[in-house]
Order: sequence, then structure tokens, then C-alpha cells
Amino acid sequence: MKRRSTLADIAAAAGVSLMTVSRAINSKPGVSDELRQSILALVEEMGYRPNQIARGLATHQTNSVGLIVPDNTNPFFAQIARGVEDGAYAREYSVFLVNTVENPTRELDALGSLWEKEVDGLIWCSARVALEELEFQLRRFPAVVLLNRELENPLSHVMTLNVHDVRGARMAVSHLLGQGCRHIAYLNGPLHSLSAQRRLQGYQSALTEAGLSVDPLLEQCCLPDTASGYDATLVLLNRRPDVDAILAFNDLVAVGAMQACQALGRSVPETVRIIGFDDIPLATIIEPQLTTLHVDLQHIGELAMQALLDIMEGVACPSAMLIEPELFVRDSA
Amino acid sequence: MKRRSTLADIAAAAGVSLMTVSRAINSKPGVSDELRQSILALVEEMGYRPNQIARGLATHQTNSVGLIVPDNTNPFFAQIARGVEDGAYAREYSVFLVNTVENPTRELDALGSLWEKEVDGLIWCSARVALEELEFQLRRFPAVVLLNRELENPLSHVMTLNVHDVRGARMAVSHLLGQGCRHIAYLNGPLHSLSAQRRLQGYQSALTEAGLSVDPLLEQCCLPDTASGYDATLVLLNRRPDVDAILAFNDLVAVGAMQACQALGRSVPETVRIIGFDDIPLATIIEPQLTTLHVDLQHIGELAMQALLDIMEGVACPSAMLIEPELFVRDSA
DNA sequence: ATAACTAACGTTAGCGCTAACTTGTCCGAA
DNA sequence: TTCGGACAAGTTAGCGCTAACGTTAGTTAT
Repeated sequence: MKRRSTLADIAAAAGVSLMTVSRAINSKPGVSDELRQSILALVEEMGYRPNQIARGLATHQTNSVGLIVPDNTNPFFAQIARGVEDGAYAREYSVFLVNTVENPTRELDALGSLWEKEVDGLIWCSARVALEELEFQLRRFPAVVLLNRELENPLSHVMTLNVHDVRGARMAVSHLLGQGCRHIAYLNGPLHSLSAQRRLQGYQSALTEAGLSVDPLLEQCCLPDTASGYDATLVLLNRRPDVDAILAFNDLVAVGAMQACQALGRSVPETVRIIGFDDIPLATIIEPQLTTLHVDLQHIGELAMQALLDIMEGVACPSAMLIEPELFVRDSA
Repeated sequence: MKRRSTLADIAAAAGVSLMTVSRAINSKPGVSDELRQSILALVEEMGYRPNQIARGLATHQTNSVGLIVPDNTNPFFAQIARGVEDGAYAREYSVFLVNTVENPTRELDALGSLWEKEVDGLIWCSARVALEELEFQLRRFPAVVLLNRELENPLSHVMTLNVHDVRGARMAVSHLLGQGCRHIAYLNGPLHSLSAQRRLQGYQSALTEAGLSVDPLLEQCCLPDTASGYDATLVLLNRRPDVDAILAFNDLVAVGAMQACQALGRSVPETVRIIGFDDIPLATIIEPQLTTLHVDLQHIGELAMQALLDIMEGVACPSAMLIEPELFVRDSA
């Protein structure tokens, strides 16, 4: 690996000062067009690329952002990450990806490490830290977009971006009610998850408004993956065999529920209707195809990155965004 | 966002010189235990964290690595990325994630940007650039692990990590032959993909060794996703209705094939047996569960990171690693 | 012709840290 | 007593870049 050429090398080769090269490279005024061209030619020829570390030290701008997700393997976050990365690429930013694995210690480590690296901004999904810690962390970064978490007192350099879970869950329940279901169960996600709480709330309020009672026996918690959805469904259907519809916390859980129904000989959608949440690619792959609340996750990622850049550049920007999910009716309900 | 405290702040507060604080923080000799303790206490109290940008400029080490993948949304790469990130976290490195989207321009941009950021190492999946360009790029980085690409002349700072595709494909074909199949088709991935070529080679050689002829009409190319697998299977089965088994380039394609068979009323595995490759989580979710060549992708990611660190630290390290896939026989074959 | 500008460059200092040298102090050996 | 060595510090220079001035020459206004 041969030594990188530096501004000084270019300056020497061109017979000008460092600053002239710097100005030429950064398209700043103070260099004649002719000279600029010949410097850029030299830059090309010598394969020079500015050292972003040195530039970062001088300007306190690193052109990099951090992205914290629970698990990049989960299609939900994979799609978001993809959107974020696309948005970053378009604006010549780089993305540090960090998984928290639902582990608060690792989450704090991630934040510390991103802060040490002086990222210009942070996209933080499903923050699990306590409120006080959250506010402390937010204060450390120049710009933050919080996904899947709300903030009662807005901060000028922070935007929250949430899916309208309450409305989504209500739409799902309405749809099931419209199909004649009267024993609608809800497979909830982890209780610490904000979206789980909101979806539960939407589920319950929709039932109440329809004049149905909320029955705790129809609610079952599980981890947000297929295997847990399967197990939880077995428990649920054993407890309440009269269930005629299941709203699942997300698509992975819904798929687990579908498999459990099949294992129990209960056909979907004939005897049990199932609705998921998120519309991950899997939803259209399984049979029957999953009716679910569609959210354009990749677009959310791009929106998040866009908003982050706006904050960083001081562009006016809402303090919160709410994304409306859309019910995609397919075969499972 | 209040100003970060610097070494100088700590030094002033402790009444010692910069270097003493630096030594204390970096566990270097030259500081008495007593003083070290009191400095560390101050560091804690003042919330000091070393500025990695400044440190990077001084030491030419950034404690960050680059990870280039075609698409982090693809479960194959998502798993690998997860392994890489886990390995990096364990050693206090950060990971820049970049998608190439199978776009050579974006791939080069990614390399340039990572180089500008002075990453200490690079994990590069499925490099699509031409040989000459590849060698040029490899020379620019201090350490590289190449996934899914080979190198005829090994470089001391580069390791290649490949799945033994040829053997995997042969195992699959052997299994199908053992089940009595005689018209085994192969849904190949993109021709530019090295693993596609190798799997094709394994497929053909296994047929030849079994005394069967290689029939180009049994080979069909497609993109490595479910939709393309579906379309390709329709084309294939239309052309050769006598096909009794399909080896797919990967699991996504296999799932597409399975759906196409179902759409055509051809039951799996009774009339068509299907084998995939990679064993992504989806393989056990769909019905019938997919027989596939299992590869522990997350572990590969960890291995890659481990090897990269070894190279960076000058630890002896093989110039190539070959991972053996394992046939997981499930329901589809 | 002279002051007042301005475009096109150069010089200096410093971002926060570390490598490498220098200084000072204490202690034991000759 | 003196000297050398070991240890615990401090001092200096520099990583590669940019912000903020300085300088020079050419141009315009009066």
C-alpha cells in the first residue's frame, strides 16, 4: 500500500500553495478557472483523494452518520437501513451500522462509539433506554432522527418518525369486524416496544367502539419473530378455541400464527383470518398471501435520512412525522 | 450540544500535562497508578471520550472497517453483515455499510468513499469490478477480505473467503439422483456471479459423472430473487415439462420455483423436487420446507471480520478459506 | 495620479491527539 | 560521594486539512 498523496504533494507538483489546491478541490472562489483546471487534472493524475479524517478534524464535520437498529437481519430494519443508505449515498454521506441486539448495554456502547467518531447525525431505531438517558444521549449529537419512539418535549435538533400504529390496528380490526369476525385476538409484541403498546391500544379501542368487550384472554404477548408467533398462537388457540381472527404484531408473528393454524388443522382464512403488520417481502411469498398493514419501509429510511440532513443543514423541519399505514387486503383475511 | 471536553481540559483539571492524560487513558506505562486512577476518575466525571477523528489523524488508525454488499436487504447479505458487525463490536470496531445495488459505478464510489475515510480494513462481497480494477483497489487498502471472489495471485494483505459451491451443487445433484430424478434442471443466477458459475460447474460435473448428458435446455438463468425464480420456472417447465427436479441458484429462486410449480399444479416434492442454496430463514418458513445447502452465513461474517483483524494486526492468516456447505434435507426434496 | 477596491493567490495557526524526545527525581552500586 | 539507570513526568513537533487573515497586482473612480 503506497503512501497516499496529500494536498502538499499536489501543491508542490502544481507549484502553488496548499490553500490554492484546497480551494480548487472544494470549488471555492479565489482560484482562476485556468489554474483550477490544471490542478484538478493533477489531482486526477496523481489519484489524490482528500483525507476525510484530516478534514473532519479541521472542520468538525465527518460526512458520516450513525444508524442504530435492533437487528439488521430483521427484514423490517433491513429495509429501513437500505433506505437510509440510499439517501446517504445520494448526498455523499457514509453510514455506520450498529446492531443493539435488544441489549441496552450494547446500545449505550454503540452511542458512545458513534459519538467518539463524531458522526454528523444519528438515526436511532426503537431506542430502549430510559427517558433520562435518552435525553442525555440526544443532547450529545448534533442531529438525530428517532424512529419508533416519541418525545413529549420536542428538541430543535431531533425529529421523531413513527408509524401511526393506533390507526393501523384499528383499520385491521375494522376490516375483520366487517368480515363478520367477533372473536378477534391480538398477538402483541414485546411490552417494552412502543409500537406494541400503540397497536394494542388501537386494537382495544376499535373493539370498544364496535360495542365489543376487551377480553384479556384474547391478548397474547410474544417476541417479534416467527417461532414465537407460532408458540403464542398454540397457547392462544388452546385457551380460546373460538377465536376467528388474529391480528399479529408484525408479519413475522403473523406467519408463525399461520403455521400454527395449519398445524392445528384450522384453515386460513376460512376458520381463522390473519392480519399482519409492516408488509415485509415475506408477506407475498407465503401461502396464503398475507393481508397486512403496508408501510413503505425503505421510503421511511429515505425520509429519515432526508430529515436528518435537513436538521444538519439547519433547514426547517417538522419535529415529528407520522406515517400512515395502508391495509393491503390479500388472501389471509 | 455543549462542547466536548478534550484531553487539554482533563489535563488542566488534573494539573498535569496532556501526555500524562493520554498515557493514562491508553493504559501506557509512564504514569503512577495513583495518578492514573485520579485521572480516570476525572475522565469519568467530565464525560470525556477520546476524539477518534483526531486520534485517527495522529495514528492513521480509525478503528473502522468498510463492508460492501450488493444489497443489505437480501437475507444472504443481511446475515453476513450481522456476523461482521458482531465481530466488529467485540473488538471495538465500527462498520461502514455500503450497498452497491449491483451497480459498478456505485461500487467504485463506495470504495473511493471508504478510502477517503481511511478505514483500517475492508470486507468486500461479490466484487463485480474487472480484474485490473480489483487489483488496483486491493492495493489501496491496508487489509481486505474478499467474499465470493477468488484471486489467482494471492496478496499478503488480502484473504478470500468462498463457499465451496462446486461441491454444494454436486451434493444436491447426487441427492436428487439418489431419489430417482433423471431430468434435473438448474436455475442459475446471474452469469457475472462467480458462485453462479461455480454452482453450474458442480451441477454439470455431477450429471456427467453419473453418465447423464448435460442439456442446455435444462439450464435457465435468472436474477437471484423470488419473482425472477418464478418467471424462470414457468419458462423452464414450459420448455421441458419432463423436468422432475430443480436445483436453484439460491433459496429465493427456489421459493419462486416452488410457487411456479404450485401455480402449474405440479406438486412439490411429488412431481418436482426442489433444492435451494444458502439456507436463509425463509427456507423453514415456507411450506413445504425447503431442502437446501446450508451455510452458516452469520458465522461467515464473523470469520471474515476475524480474519480481517488478523491481517490488520499482522497475525499469520491463510490466503484463502473455503466453507463447506451442508445438505439440509427437508420436505422439498 | 492617488485612494479604494477586488480577484487571486500565500501564510499562519490550529483542530485533538500521539510519537519521540527531553527533563527531573530518586535510588542503589562503585 | 558520584555516577548511571529506572521511572515519572513534561515538551515539541506533526498527522492533513481548513478558517481566517495577509499580500500582491491589476482595475476603477475621482
